[in-house]
Amino acid sequence: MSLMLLDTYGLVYRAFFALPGLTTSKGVPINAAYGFTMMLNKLVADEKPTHVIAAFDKGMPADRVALYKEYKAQRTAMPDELRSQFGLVRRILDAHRIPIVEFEGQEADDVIATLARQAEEAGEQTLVVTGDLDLLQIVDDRTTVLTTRRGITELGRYDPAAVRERFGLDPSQLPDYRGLKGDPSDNLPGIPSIGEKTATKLLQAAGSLDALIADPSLAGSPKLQKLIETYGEQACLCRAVSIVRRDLPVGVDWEASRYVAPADDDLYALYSELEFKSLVAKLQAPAGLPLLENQPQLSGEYRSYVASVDSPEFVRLGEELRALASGSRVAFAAVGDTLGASGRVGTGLGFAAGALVHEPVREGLRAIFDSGVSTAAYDAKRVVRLLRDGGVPNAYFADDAMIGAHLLDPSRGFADLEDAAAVHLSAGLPGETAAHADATLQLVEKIRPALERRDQLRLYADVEVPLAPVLAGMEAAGVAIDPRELHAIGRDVDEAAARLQRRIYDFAGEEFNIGSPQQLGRILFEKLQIPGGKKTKTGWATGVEVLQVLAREYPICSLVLEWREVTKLKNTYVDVIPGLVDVRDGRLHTVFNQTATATGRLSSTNPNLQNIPVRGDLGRRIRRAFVARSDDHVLLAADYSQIELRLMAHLSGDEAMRRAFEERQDIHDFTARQIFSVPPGGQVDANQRRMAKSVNFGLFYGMSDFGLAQRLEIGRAEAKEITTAYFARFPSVRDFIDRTIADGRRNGYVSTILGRRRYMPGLTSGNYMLRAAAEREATNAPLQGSAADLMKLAMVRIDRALVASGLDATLLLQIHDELIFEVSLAQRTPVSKLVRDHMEHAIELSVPLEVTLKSGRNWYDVETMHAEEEARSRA
DNA sequence: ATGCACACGTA
DNA sequence: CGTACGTGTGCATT
Repeated sequence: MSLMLLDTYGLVYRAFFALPGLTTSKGVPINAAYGFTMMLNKLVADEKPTHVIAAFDKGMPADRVALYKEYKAQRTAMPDELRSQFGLVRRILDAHRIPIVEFEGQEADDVIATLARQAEEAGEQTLVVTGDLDLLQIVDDRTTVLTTRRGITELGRYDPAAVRERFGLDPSQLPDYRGLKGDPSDNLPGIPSIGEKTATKLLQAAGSLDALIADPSLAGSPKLQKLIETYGEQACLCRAVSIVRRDLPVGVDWEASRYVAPADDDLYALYSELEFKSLVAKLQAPAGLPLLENQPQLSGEYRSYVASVDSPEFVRLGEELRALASGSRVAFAAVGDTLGASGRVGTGLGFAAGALVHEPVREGLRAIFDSGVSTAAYDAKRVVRLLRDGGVPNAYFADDAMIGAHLLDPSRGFADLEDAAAVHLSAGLPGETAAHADATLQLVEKIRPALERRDQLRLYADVEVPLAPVLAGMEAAGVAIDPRELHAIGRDVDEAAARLQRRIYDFAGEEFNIGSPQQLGRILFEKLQIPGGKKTKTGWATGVEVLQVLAREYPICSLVLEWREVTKLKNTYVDVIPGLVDVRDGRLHTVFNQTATATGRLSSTNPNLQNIPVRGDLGRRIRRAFVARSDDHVLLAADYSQIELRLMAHLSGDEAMRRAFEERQDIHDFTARQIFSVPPGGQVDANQRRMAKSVNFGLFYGMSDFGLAQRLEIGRAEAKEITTAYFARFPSVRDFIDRTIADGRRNGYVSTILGRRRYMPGLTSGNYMLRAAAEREATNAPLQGSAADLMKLAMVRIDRALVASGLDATLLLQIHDELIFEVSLAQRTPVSKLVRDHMEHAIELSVPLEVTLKSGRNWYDVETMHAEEEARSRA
């Protein structure tokens, strides 16, 4: 026989935290029970045990508490939503006819260890499935332990060799190991300052805790020896608590634990009651009972083709793909480097993206897109890139389930399909990529009507989904990097860092880690006794605002600030970018994430090209390394000027602000005139303009008087005067902010010009801090989000127009309100005009939109040199 | 190894 | 006690 023993509590606990807070339609929490059922199904399918037993804890572990009364004393109480699910788990085990074994006053570990020993003595193989590592001590030739890892389906498998590899110790040494190092989760102290590393070293040297106590000199250093002499007894106690009992007087009727896969009828009622929809869908409905309505059926026929099969197979794959083109809708999904395609529920194909080297496969795929059939994907950008790389340039998608899911709730990330399936289909996913494509179709069927009900179909179908292939093109294009420039900056930066470091050590009178806020705080405010230190939760505050004030009087502070600037530059950009440049084309290919932000903006990673320095002279030099592809090309930057304020003027309808933009006035200057009552013909001084600018910015961040006062370093009363004057001059702006927050509270969400929503539950919170934060977010989201709407729409149109025009111009980057293109020098003017037109007229507002165009042979020149180009393109 | 706090770059 | 991000470090933890 092969026996499987489940540490039920640990597995359920794990499932609870791994899955989102799923409930039935009546609100009964089921996530842990559902996750446990998924684990159980996978375990019996993969491991095919002949016998299965579920062990439970029962009562307090009397023996351990007697040994050590603080045992698990630190544990926080189990959440009610979890506690309530153990009853469900028992019913599920019951339905599977898996016996439950528990023993009053013992933990499941001891029950499992005892049963494993009994099986072992009978010469049987045992597999233990548990949520923690304590049971690894019973691993031997006949007993293997599986432990949960990330998520609910990944497991680590430990046989004696795996234990030795992971810990450098035999399984039998593990209680000694835990006795030495302790375990905070069970409130076991172990020996202070002995952690994993030292515990391993000691046991490798001495063999056991007992040997170590008998002869502490085995420990090596005098310090360790002393620790063992002092705390040896405590370690022994911890070890005693850690050793599992293998001699409990439990007996099982082995025959009753024989596992027979339950009949569908036995599971149907329970799974239906618990609304395990994806699992119910796999069951044969008992006679006389209808299937639940509208249930997804991830249960069709799937075929996988792997890259190693011979070419007749690819011909067949190509034919099958071609057949999909005659359906009504085809979905694609990518998992790792495999692609799945599914025509309708029940027919799915999976194949390695490498299969695209075979012409029949490419032809089959092209036929799908040529046929005009409606196509869907989960993460269309990724699929488009895979297909284009594989010689299928005509890929397009009418639907992207990832984008749809994100639009329905932008506060969620939806990193992978599993996430979306869990939320929208209440279903887990089978392993095959083909089934993923199938799930994608079902997601689209759910998501489209939901978007339609919210009136977001245009935003989805005309902006977001068409944007995905544009982003795919931008990522694939990348931006050219001049490595020599990067090296030159690197040398300077290295030198500067070393020089600054030496001078800081001189001032400090010792060497320390400048990058550690803790150590830095101690040096500045304790050793050097610099006054004016402020405390944070964890120690001294060493942020810029603090150091900047002190820099005037204490040179070490300004040196630290310089050091930070320089090392940040070095670590984040100069040292990192060369490694990210693709050696095949010498270009840097960032990744744009379309479903990362709550407001509708894009984000960029690997590297983040949306935060390349521009303000500092040193930082801005990095931009010299971003160059146009050749001498006859330039980088062209097009940025919206004051887009958020223009949107504020439009959305609020404020007449004064609207007129200022209409008359093409400098908006900060104009604002200063209004709030400081500068007479016509009078001059606005630089300070007034600076203050007005802060007010304008603060406005769309939802800033308070207090915040403005702090920002401008003025009194609160004065700040209050300024905002009062501001809202007296721009009354509709006040109304707009108030209305936005009130609408948000009533509807539960705020929205943008194209109907993008952000859900704002915090607006009704009783907690002042939470509510105030939500109000600021609610104020900002329509402005930031509408700006994102405009830019995205412009990008889609520009991409189309450039293709249609045949101009030599490639969109490379988007930095929120700015686009960077690589254009041929000869066509700079027509491209500029095209770009400007589409950006300025993306959506007609009640105020004009203004776009500034600049160009240069590298990104630094674009930012520093000024554009005569502008006047030319306007003419 | 993974997660948190802090710091700091951008719009 | 202004919004939205991503990434680096140090440090304390699974």
